[in-house]
Amino acid sequence: MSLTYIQSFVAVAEEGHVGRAARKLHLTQPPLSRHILALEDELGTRLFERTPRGMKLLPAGEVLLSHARRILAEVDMAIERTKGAGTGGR
Amino acid sequence: MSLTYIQSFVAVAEEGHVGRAARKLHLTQPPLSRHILALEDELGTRLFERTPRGMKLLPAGEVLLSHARRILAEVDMAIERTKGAGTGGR
DNA sequence: CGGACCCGATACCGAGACAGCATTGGATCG
DNA sequence: CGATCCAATGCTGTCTCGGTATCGGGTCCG
Repeated sequence: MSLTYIQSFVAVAEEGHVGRAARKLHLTQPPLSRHILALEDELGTRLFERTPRGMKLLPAGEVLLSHARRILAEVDMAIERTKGAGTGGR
Repeated sequence: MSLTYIQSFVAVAEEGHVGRAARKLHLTQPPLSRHILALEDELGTRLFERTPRGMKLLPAGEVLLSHARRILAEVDMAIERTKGAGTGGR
């Protein structure tokens, strides 16, 4: 599990499309596809349904999505607050 | 920023000692030391004070520690809940 | 029907990241 | 002043990871 994979997952979930999500993340399609597969492998569950039009979230994916957003928000906040405590807090 | 570095940071903060934290994480001292330096570099702030007896948290480190624990807990919960939604939810 | 097209998945390769070993440098203590 | 304990650094081998090229399947249109 890595923050990079979580970001990838959120992007694909939001776009419903690996290719578009890849462009958004300044990445190409293959590594992004592998991120999703790695997550699914690690969690032992399918997160998306593969359709001819793209990727559609499965229930397990919906569960992960809400957690993933919270995790990324927490990380951003941690960075900001710690930076603040270091420079401005002096 | 990576989850691995966050885990390293928490371990060092709790042990107050890079060497002991390394053993706890099944790692050696040098990479762990580099994790802390990388975090400090990325955040632009010192997180620990280096003393002859080990590492002592600075205020910015205290701030990060509380966030770090929450992040790791969130990740664990995300994994557990998603696994549950995939297998038990069927 | 059949070819063009769009999608994600896979094979392969090269660059970069990362852990471990060995060593350094600094500070304390006997 | 030598021994000891700490984190930091130089170096090397390995392994991860992203990019290019390609595949395989499904759909749509002529």
